[in-house]
Amino acid sequence: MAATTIKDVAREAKVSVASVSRAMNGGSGVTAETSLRIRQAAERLQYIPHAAARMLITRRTRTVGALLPDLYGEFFSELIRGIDLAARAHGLHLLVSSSHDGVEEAAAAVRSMQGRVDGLLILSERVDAAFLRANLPRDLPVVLLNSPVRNSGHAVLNVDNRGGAFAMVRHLIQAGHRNIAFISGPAGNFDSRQRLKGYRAAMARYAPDAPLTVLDGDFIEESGYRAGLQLAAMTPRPTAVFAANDMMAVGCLAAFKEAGLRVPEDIAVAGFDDIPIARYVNPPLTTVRVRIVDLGRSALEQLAELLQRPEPSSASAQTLGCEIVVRDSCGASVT
Amino acid sequence: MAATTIKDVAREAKVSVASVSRAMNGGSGVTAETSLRIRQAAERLQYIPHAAARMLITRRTRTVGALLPDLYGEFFSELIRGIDLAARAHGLHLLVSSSHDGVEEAAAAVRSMQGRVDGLLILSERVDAAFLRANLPRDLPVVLLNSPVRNSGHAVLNVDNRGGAFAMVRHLIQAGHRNIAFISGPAGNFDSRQRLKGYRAAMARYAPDAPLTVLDGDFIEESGYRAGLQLAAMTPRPTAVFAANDMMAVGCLAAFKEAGLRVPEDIAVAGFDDIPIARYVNPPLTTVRVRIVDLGRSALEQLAELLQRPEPSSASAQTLGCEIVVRDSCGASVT
DNA sequence: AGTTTGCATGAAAACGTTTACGTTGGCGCC
DNA sequence: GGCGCCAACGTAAACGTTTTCATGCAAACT
Repeated sequence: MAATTIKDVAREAKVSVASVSRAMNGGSGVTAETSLRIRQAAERLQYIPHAAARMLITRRTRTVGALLPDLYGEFFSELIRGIDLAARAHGLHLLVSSSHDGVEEAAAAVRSMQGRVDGLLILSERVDAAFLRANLPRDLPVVLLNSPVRNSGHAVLNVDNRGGAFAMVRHLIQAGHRNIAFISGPAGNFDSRQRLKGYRAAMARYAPDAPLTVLDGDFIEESGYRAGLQLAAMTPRPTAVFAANDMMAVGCLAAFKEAGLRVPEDIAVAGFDDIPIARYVNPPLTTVRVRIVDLGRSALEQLAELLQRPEPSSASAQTLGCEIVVRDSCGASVT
Repeated sequence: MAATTIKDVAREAKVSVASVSRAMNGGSGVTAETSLRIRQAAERLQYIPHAAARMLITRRTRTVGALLPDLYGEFFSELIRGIDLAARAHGLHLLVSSSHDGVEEAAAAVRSMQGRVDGLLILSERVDAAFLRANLPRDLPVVLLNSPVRNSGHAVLNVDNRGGAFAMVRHLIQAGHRNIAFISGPAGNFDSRQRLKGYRAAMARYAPDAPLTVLDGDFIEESGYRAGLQLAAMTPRPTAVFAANDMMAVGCLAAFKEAGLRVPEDIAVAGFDDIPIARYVNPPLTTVRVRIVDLGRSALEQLAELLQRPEPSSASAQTLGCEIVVRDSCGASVT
């Protein structure tokens, strides 16, 4: 049972394939009545245009690719949701490639997407300017998410990690804390570095004499848990800890619980991301909210824009704001 | 700058396009030396075969589609990870379509994927046998995840929800509980119903005289929270509560905390799914572990199998086992 | 040595669509 | 009434590949 093609429809409607094509797209160049007849014939035969044939001649796939790192938890799903939502609204398909460890694997991923997508959404620590130059055709629209890359000719969309972290630390200091520890994310990670910068900047600005304590983490709960155990054993113990993401903050809470520390009385805890579960942990987590769905959505919107306009040459760089969400874990009630 | 085509490579290597094609795929039918020469020429010109042209003639896209519901949190990301991992291993691309509310939207999604994919992975409550008949070509390989559909000619891969729930309730009963409440998922959800059945069956079997308490939930934390408040106010209060998923169990914990109930001393709590965060909530959550990554992986493996063999006509139905993970929230230490 | 076999290679058709171009016919204008 | 023009429609080329078939050539067999 061969699928019905445009020829079948043409025969059924007693017109040429050209007219069928015209009637199916836009419909200009055909009478309203023939157009109707054609569409009815198409309906009757359950005609679905062959995507590949269309791509071949049109040189457009109506598909965008998303290159994502090995992301865990809520962040990933929220991001995809945002992207997918916007993609659907634009009639675009979404080709996903996630969890590639090495830079070589990422390169293979973008190469294999070559020609299957009209544009690319890239969120990956490993991707830098050199990578882009080496692996991407100059004319492929690309939007970079949370990337340090600048002036590469590609659009960039960042979260205001630095600003969010800065605001959170300022909040903690204003709440009376001085000895504030920071649990960092992976060393190579851009978000992580920006959040660390925000922490440093706010400390320097509002509590210049206070000690800086930075513990290594990697965005996974486990590492937050380990950092928490370390913190619990310190003397003097910091009165507050700011984790570079919520996952680690949650791990940290577990460690404190185990160590017999009360939160926020003995030590305040703050996170970053406001993953949905943040308000259900015990105590509810003070954190910096990032509208992840919006991040995905705007990224795709921007890409869709690029697909339409032939690239305004000056690559835009947008930043998405964050807001502080105060809950019990940093002793809001005490303030 | 027109992309380099197979013709360019042919000219560069001084052979015909046919030989280039042969050299690039398999390489049978060409001398080792000419094959090498061709591949070098291709390398030199940075030749990447035009995917659409290949699809057109081959009638295969090397792409599979994943139709997913509006999934939240860890489950979604883990599932995608598993699917993506396996897809990469098989050299398949992954076209994702998630978060469609209505059945009509889902239908539109599968229709629009028509011809862009070789097979489909479907996880959606709204999809039943009628839907499949109406919207899918008879010969498109499909694997259904967690679907009640049977004998539709499609492969089905389910989680042993009933068995997992049964085992958990048995465990609670063996730990001395009798009055065990259950927080259900969405009424129409297949997993939810199966888990409820497991609860009922275990209660009937091991504690036939105990009261059955079923509270309505919808898999979201919020609903677990509400159910928790209800439970806290009951007299007599159940001594254990089994939530149909971890999210709701977490919401429940928050409610108990707020109501001043101690877990597990005053009331034991168990969940389902073992989302990564389950072990970091307070107290760590006893739950039923579902290897979600494996679920995604096996689903894709099965689909890939279908793509190879021309469908053995008898649609297989597999079930993926669960295991109980005992943590503090159900008073394991007491036992 | 002649015939057959087999293998490397090339020529060309085919996949299903869009679109540039040509053809037709009707209509208005002089 | 003839001319030109425009809209509707058809014809055919083009997109880049794979694959069938034909061709040539060398080795192997009789």
